[in-house]
Amino acid sequence: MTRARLAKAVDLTRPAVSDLVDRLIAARLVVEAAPESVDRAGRPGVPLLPAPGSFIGVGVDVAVDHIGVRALDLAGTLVTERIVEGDFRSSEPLAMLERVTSLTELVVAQLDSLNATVAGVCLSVPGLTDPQGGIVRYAPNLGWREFDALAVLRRSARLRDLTLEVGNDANLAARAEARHRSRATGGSRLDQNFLFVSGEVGIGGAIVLGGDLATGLHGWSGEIGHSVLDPAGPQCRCGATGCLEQYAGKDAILRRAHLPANTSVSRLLARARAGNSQATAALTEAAEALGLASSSSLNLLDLDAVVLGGFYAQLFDVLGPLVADIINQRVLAARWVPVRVESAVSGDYASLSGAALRVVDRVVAHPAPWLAPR
Amino acid sequence: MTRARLAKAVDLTRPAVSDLVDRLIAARLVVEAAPESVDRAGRPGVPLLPAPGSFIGVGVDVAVDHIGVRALDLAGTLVTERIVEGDFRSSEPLAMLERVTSLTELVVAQLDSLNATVAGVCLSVPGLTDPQGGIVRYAPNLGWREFDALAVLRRSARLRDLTLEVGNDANLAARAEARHRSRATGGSRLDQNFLFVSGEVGIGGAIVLGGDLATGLHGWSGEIGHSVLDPAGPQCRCGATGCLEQYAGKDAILRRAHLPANTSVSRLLARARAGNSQATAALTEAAEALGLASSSSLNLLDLDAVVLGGFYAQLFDVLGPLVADIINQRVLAARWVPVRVESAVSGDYASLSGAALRVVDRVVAHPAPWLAPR
DNA sequence: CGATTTTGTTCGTCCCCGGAACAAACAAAC
DNA sequence: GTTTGTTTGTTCCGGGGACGAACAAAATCG
Repeated sequence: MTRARLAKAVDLTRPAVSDLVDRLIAARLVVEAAPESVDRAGRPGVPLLPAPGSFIGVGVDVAVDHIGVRALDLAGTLVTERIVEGDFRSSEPLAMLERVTSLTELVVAQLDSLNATVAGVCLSVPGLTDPQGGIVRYAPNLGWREFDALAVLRRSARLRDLTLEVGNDANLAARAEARHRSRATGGSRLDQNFLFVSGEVGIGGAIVLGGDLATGLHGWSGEIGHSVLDPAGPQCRCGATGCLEQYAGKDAILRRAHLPANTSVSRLLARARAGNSQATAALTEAAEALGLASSSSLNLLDLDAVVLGGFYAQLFDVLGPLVADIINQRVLAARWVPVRVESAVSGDYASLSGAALRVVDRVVAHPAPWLAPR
Repeated sequence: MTRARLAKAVDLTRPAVSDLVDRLIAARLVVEAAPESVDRAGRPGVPLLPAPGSFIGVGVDVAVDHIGVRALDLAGTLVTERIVEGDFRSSEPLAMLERVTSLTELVVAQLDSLNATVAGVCLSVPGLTDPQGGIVRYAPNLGWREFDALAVLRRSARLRDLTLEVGNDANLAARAEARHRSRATGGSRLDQNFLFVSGEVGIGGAIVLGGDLATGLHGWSGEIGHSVLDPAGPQCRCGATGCLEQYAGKDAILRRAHLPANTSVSRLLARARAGNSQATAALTEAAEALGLASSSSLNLLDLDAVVLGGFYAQLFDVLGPLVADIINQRVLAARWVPVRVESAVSGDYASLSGAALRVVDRVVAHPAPWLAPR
């Protein structure tokens, strides 16, 4: 992207963007790259890039099977990360957060030594969070309730003065997914529109509209895992009955496949591929449940794509076509605009990347605090 | 609202708003009202009001049981209307639209004679529409498919040059509802957030977020009527099975109450109040279905209110509490922020008002075309 | 090498808003 | 009735940001 092309894209004059770009360069948010050779007449433009390694978003992930810290720069490239695998079901929130806090301190110290500016820290939690206050309302798989997570981070002198934030893991993963997709297709962030459904221990979800997350009124949107499929169905941890999670959650699938609760997804997939009837039945039922819940959701939201993330991405070859069939039969608008069902492309620990990107995106959206005061 | 209060509300200085208000007054969009007596020290401000009778939004409604035209000014007050009741199920689209076109011409002629500026015309249709092109994709209850509705309006020399638009009836009714609610509570339009569910022949829906309609990618959002409740349930007109509409649509309720299909809602209500077991059972089942579908929707959307419109408003005393119970049991976030279930307050022919308000709202949101060029 | 094309910058101008000061219109106090 | 304090709306000046025109720079094409 050059100044001239930027001017056309945002509908400003070249002098106007030149002025703005100069300020961004002065603030070290943007750098000029080496001129690219074009075989077109006219003076070649100077490519502009988000400055590598200058401003850093730090994502922190607290999940059932790992904790981790990841640092991404404005370009979204990895600077450092620390990930510790483990089993954190029903963990003690305080101990777990203290551990992740020290990991974060290490990363931030390293970034300081690299002369990078940490723009903020975002904590990803698998549950309902209160983004302003930093409180985790309810994280069923961790067994947390009404816990002030950011207060723990704020005990660290190194982290206290940074901008801290909490967010839902599925929402953050969807953010990473949206970025990866606009990169992959070369298209604009603005035409990313999809329902993100992520298979974890529970089922997370998020709504991406125009490249942005539709967070709802309190930031709790996307809880597709508790769509009702059958009010007479099995009891869910949420208190209700027959939720999608009870048909397509990891525990539910393994139970229906008559496999132990700690079986890996790849083993489940291998069983199904080998023709094990219980495994295939479990996956088929999960796909049907996913298809039904997604159909209702899409009728409500009017989106034209569903992205399956988490462990659904591993199972995509099996689940995807079944889900797509059901959706395109049941979604009213699919006759005019077919619904695409696709696998997530955002790699491992998507919510961790998403948390870091949350910070980066805020800098990009509101660079004013980082600019010279004029 | 005075200039000074406006300045505080939008965070500008008084001189800035004074300048803008002057332009709006010059364009006849705003008028100064008589000074109100206040028992507070200081110079009293000059109340500013949307100019009455100057700019008019014209709403046109094409429904199963009536056609109509309604003209509202910037303040939302009625200027004129023409409504014709009738049975238009499986109507001939061309004939029906020609009839409504001549009604519209009458209204527009009258507005011209009143020296009012018609800011545009919006046509409300019970179905999926293509707002840009003016095409009605699918209106099941009217029996329309792929019909270019605006083309018919454009045949009229009087209407041709106006800004014409088509919209979904439930979405437009939700717009009217949002306006009525912010008026009723005296609050800002911006804190209107609710899921609107309207009982008609089918079931319409819409999502209001921050006072604005969340239209989705193509303007087809809100189709809660085709949420799945039971994939093994009865066949729906939409092609799928077990949709909400088959449990809580008007036809479905009457069928389950063992009443003829043309029975009025008030008669159904009377039966239920009189203790007729079939009628109460039908309404109970409808309420449960509504509650389940709404629960899934709210889990997905993170809203804290459901507004029941259409004939559900008449049945609210019966349906409301049942729906509220189910929702507050099943919606995850309801433990922190209880979900309110309320009856619509926007009176008869809400979609007709909504269509007119759609035009008015566009003028308010983008007044530039109506201002003097400087 | 000159003509053409595209890019980025410089300069003058205009629009919009902020800040300060001022006049106007009220209530309350004396 | 007059004074004082308060709030409103206006006038005037200044500055930031964007536009338009012109110009310099760096490439390709003939």
